[in-house]
Amino acid sequence: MPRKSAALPLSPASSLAAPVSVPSDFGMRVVSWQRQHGRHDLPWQNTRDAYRIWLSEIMLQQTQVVAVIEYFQRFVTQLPTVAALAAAPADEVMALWAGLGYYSRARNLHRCAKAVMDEHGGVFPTDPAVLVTLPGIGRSTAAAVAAFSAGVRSPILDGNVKRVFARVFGIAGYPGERAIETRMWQLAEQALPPAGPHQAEDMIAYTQGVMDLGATVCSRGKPACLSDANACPLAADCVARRDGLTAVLPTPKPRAAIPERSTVMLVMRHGRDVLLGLRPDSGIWGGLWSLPEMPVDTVPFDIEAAEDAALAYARTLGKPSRAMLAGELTHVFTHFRLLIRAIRVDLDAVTHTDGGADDQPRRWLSLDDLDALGTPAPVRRLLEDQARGGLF
DNA sequence: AAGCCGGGGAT
DNA sequence: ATCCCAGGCTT
Repeated sequence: MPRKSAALPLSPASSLAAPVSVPSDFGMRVVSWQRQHGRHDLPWQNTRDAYRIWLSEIMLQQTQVVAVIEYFQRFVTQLPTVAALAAAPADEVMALWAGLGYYSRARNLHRCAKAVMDEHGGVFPTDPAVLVTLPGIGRSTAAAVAAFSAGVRSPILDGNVKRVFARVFGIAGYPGERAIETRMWQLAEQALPPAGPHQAEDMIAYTQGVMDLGATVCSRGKPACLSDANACPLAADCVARRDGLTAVLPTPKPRAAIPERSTVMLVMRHGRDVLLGLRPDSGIWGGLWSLPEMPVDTVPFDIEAAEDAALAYARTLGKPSRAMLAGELTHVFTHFRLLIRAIRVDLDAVTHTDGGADDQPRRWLSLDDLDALGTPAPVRRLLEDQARGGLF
């Protein structure tokens, strides 16, 4: 499916302007779902050992569960406590991490273990505001460690949660963008299960559940709700499901700016005829008939120089009378943007009709017969412009 | 706000 | 090939 931001029914502005509300039972629905259908046997679950929980959270940053499991087992076997980790040489820590990627995580892990020993008596804090001051622990990881180790009521916001929220609440816009992320943190606060006597166990189930939901049901490619609405406890309230937007939400990361190239195309006119050249099969517009092109080496573009070069080229064909800039347009490819400038040259007489320098076939085509040959879309527009007699 | 880090799975 | 993954840190 092509991504066309222009076709996206929701603009970021519209979704921001119309804030959604979180159903009051959102959190408990996730809790119930997690207890029935969530994951319960991951190596870092079923423990309140903050060390193991923290280690798993760091390993799981930008890293999928399946990739982490082996590393986690090996790591806790070798270094079973935060004290052991703090006392270990850096080389041993890095060796245990080697292959997981994002190695600053391992360096921060080691620093964090030492800080827990030196500044917190070897005991992990349970307050997210304190946890977040430790190396390698950001807002989401702090909340996850606090929730899993102590049942603290504080929201996480990772890639899974962002995907679930973007769809359920119909939030358009790249979640990495600050305004979108800020909005999602607000929603994450409101989505928590209620405070109360069961808060701790509910927070453990909720935190695990909202991630499991994103990982197993509200997946990126084919969300389970498309084939079975009962698969998701939030399906009844899901904006993306209701409006058929699961394929376009969350909004993908914007593609990097693509480079711009420019070219000068020559519109050699002899009466109603225009000169076209067949493009090589390989490369852009392979096998299509296009206008002859000139390289442009002057920056900024020098119109007079280009017109002079166009006249010189025209003299290889016959007797030119005048040259003029006849159009400017931009054509967008997947990987670059092409600025096309067209220079028109009128020929009073044509003495040569073939013999291009590049050995490619050339021919004259009447502007009244444009359908006879396949031409690239921007060339077609230029030629239609010529047929109409317009300059631009 | 944008760039950087990284190996691996899914499509 | 491209996007994304239990994000956080630096500039």
